[in-house]
Amino acid sequence: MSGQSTKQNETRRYPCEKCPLRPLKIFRAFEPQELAFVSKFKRGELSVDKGATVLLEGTHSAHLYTVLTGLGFRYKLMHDGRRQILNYLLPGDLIGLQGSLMGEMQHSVEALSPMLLCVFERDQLGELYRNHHGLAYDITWIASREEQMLDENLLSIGRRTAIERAAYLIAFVALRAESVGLDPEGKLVIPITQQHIADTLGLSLVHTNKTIRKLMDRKLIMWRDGGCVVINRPGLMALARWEGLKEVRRPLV
Amino acid sequence: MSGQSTKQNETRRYPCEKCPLRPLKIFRAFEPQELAFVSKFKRGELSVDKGATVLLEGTHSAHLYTVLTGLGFRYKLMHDGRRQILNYLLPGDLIGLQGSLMGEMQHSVEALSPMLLCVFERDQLGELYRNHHGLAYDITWIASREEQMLDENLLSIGRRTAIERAAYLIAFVALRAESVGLDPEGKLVIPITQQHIADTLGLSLVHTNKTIRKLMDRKLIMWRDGGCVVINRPGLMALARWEGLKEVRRPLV
DNA sequence: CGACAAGTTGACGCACGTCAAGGCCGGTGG
DNA sequence: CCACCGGCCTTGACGTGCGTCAACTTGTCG
Repeated sequence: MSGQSTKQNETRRYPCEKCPLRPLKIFRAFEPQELAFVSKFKRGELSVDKGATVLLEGTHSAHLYTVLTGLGFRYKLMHDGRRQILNYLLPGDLIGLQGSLMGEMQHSVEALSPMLLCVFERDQLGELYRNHHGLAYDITWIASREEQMLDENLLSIGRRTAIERAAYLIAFVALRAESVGLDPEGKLVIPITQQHIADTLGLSLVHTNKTIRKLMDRKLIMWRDGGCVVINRPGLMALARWEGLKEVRRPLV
Repeated sequence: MSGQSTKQNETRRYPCEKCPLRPLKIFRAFEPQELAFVSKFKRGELSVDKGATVLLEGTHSAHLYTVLTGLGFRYKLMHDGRRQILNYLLPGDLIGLQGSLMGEMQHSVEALSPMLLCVFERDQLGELYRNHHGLAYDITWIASREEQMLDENLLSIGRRTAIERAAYLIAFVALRAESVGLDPEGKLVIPITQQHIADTLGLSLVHTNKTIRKLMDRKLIMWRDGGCVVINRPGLMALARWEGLKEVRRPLV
């Protein structure tokens, strides 16, 4: 499934006790016995290269993952090759829950940058629900948050103009990145091509390019090092008529 | 929140023991103690008129609901009035989980037909997670299924042409209706206006009308009694290049 | 009978798609 | 060292799918 471009690390760079994400104030703290269980639940770490396929539509996966570092995206393909990017994956996000619950994956996942993933065993989800209702609640919470983001994306593709969509998308990813501590100095390069943006917005590549150019002309963003740099996020949000995410403290598994 | 157009029924038309949905083979059976808990969890029934607002974006609701009968939809509005319909609600669907978990509703819900809803208290969700892990798992499962449907809808709006989108949408709703035993004789009238379809597909009303007309000319659907009747569902699915839902036995709460 | 909601249709314009060509840059190999 | 290549971005010309405007029809309800 992951092919030759992924590799399993035997050693753990980050044992759960030293999780680099949990200290962030946006994540809720763990009870000691939750930490103990998650630490047992975790089977290792998976490191994938930029461009690698993490999960493939139509397959079954024995694992689910939490993003530790790096960015990725979920997408679906039609038989004739049309691609729709559904959402982006950032540190703290859960990957593959749908597949774990319902069997076959209904979407694929690809890495936008090198990623480091926590690996969990889907077979142990049952025990999690049996013995750790707090974590079970958290997982539902995370699923619900994903649903909320999809609602926003649907509104955007359905009802915004091209330039509004582009502004929304970039602000959306940038805001999420900030909230998990990426971009501490406002210099984050979102490692994304214009083809990704086009496939997210439901636009053609050419029209996306001309739209992005308008955003650059307005000095809202820059394109650099093969990625996107946000210059004026409030400006993007105003252009998109987007209020931003209701970012409350959230769970992390 | 529901205004003058909804009313609470004191009597229960359907005690959980006589739930009209559970016998359907598509829903999994309950353990006796689960039935007992859900029966206690249920606070009553809410009957809403066609066109009534069940939940409103921006508000907090003390309840969540399961649809017993009737159809509805979830939607979001932009400040300037643009509306995007996110998904449709059919018998067996859960309403308001997002709001229950995360506080404020991020979307609204409206009835397309008279609906009868089971009312649950959000405060009791905690107890459900603490003492009934099977039901907790079910709720996550249901949330995950909603996510999967949103993925499909996103693909559709982003990457299908107008006529493909319309065909997909109608086949999608019809298929879901069949799976919960509506339309036993293939004569179901989906109680929807062309404005609803337009707001789901991200198209204008006029263009939606012309697109629907093409579907009628091809004898795939009919328009009757202020709603849509499917004549040839496989034909719709072929036109949309849509494979259909993976309909496995699923939970019902 | 008027009023209103919903569907229908034609004319016209624009936002976006498609086609085609070219530029920039880093990587690879002679 | 340069030659070549492939990935990505850019730009112009042109066509079309869909939006907008406006008018009319039909059915329903009081």
